[in-house]
Amino acid sequence: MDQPVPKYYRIYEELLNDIQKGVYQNDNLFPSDTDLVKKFNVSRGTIREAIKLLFQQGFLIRKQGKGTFVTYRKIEQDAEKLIGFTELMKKHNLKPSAKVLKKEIVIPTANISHLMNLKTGKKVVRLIRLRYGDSQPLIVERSFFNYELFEPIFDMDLEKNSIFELLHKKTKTELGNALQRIEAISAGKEEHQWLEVDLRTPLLLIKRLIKPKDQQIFQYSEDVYRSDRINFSTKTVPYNPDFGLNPLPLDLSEKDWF
Amino acid sequence: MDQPVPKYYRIYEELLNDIQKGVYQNDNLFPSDTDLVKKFNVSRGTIREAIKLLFQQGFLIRKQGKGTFVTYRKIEQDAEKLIGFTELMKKHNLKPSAKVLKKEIVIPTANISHLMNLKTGKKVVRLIRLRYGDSQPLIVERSFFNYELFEPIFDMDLEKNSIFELLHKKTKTELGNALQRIEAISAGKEEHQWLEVDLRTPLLLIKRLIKPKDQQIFQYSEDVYRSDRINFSTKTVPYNPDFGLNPLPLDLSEKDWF
DNA sequence: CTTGTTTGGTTGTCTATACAACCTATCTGT
DNA sequence: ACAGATAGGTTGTATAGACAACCAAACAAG
Repeated sequence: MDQPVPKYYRIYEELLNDIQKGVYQNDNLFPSDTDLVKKFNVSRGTIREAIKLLFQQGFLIRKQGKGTFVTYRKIEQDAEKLIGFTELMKKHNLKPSAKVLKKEIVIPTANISHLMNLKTGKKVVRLIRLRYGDSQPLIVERSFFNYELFEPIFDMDLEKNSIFELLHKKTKTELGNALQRIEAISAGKEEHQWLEVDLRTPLLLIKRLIKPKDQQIFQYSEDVYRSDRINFSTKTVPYNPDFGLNPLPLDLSEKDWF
Repeated sequence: MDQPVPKYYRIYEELLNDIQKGVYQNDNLFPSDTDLVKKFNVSRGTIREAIKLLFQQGFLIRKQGKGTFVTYRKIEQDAEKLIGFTELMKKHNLKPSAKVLKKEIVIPTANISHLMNLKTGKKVVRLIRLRYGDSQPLIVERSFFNYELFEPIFDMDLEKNSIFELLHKKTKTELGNALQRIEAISAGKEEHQWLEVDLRTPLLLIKRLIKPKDQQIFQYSEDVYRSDRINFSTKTVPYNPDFGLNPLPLDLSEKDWF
């Protein structure tokens, strides 16, 4: 019944707790397998078992010959209470700002149409913004908006203002809910250029479907975060050997947003 | 660049291919670790590595002391061209039939409302059907239907007829598309009773969101299949060490259905 | 100062073995 | 015929070691 939890799982839990507490801050560098063997006084296979869970759940990135790096970092944010970027920055005494890299009206791919519950051929607004905290680039925001819902604010200044604040002022739209999914990725050329990080730097990719209250889907976005600056907190799941695919602590689920 | 593919991955691919070809038919029993060590002439750790991928992707269920069992079985079905139950049965020379276990109008949970893109408090039709091929129970179908769209056929005979056929006749509704996700589960009490399998027998759970052409979401369903009778074919993904979370070959994606 | 080599560190893969925990078939005693 | 013990099989966990492949810092040669 209440069987003992394996060593590797205990180690996984402790390492995850450390990650979430922000123990590994500078340079993201995580202890090597060799160091962890010494720390926990177990075999390397046991260490690798624990780290593999963290890797599969997106908390770590591993590079043969290079090392292990944490993807979740700083700017603490409880995923159950995620708030708008502007409010998040203010919370950390950072000045929020943005730069519009692209704003255009396009016919989206079939996949995007479907995700946003739109008929094929229906136009959307495609927006890419670079968001800063105290002039430091933090997030690349790649979004698609429902064209009809977005139209009232299309020509407004999207660098100085929160889109939802504009929308609320103009149309009385109220905040609804969103679905999100978090992944770890490596920086590509655009991220390298825009976020001022090295190529292949570990970053966080958060995909969201946002829906205002009592309305259809308004926005689908894929936002890339500098994981050395912004940290999302999560929870472990209880050890269960019957469960093959360990889900991300944050999977598609309903969250209240803005 | 073109690095050699590891042994464990080759073995994983071969075993997956065998699973999809239906090599393991009778009793679902998969070869033991010991047998596979002999067959492939590698260490048990290498075998375990390969099997863990299959386990994590839902193709296998493992039970300590008991063995390894395949979750994907027979009644071959290409996931890219999934068709209606009735047509699937006819394709295998089986007589389709159904039994309505429950049909009621309810206020769904917030989660179901959201999945179906409905306003909170909006009624849905909740339907549970047991579907048979040649009087053999094959599928437990637990569905929620958009009440307004379903209303024209609410009082019709849902045991003798395909819901979409009825809907098409009554309202000229045409087939649209669906999203689906496949998981492996163990039989609980209801599955034990309705599908006539032992408790904890491995079964397939398929969650679907179904949308007719040019309309809003019509149905969300969670169907449990006897995996010893119905097989869904899939594809492997190329070996990629950078990718921690190996996705199910079938993730949320767009498929044409009925 | 630049380039190539060497060294030492990293992770990934593979092998082998041992023991724990679980399960089932067979055997033995009543 | 039945219950308990035993034996043999299974998967899960842990250990130890070896080698491949990769990476970066240090060093040597030009």
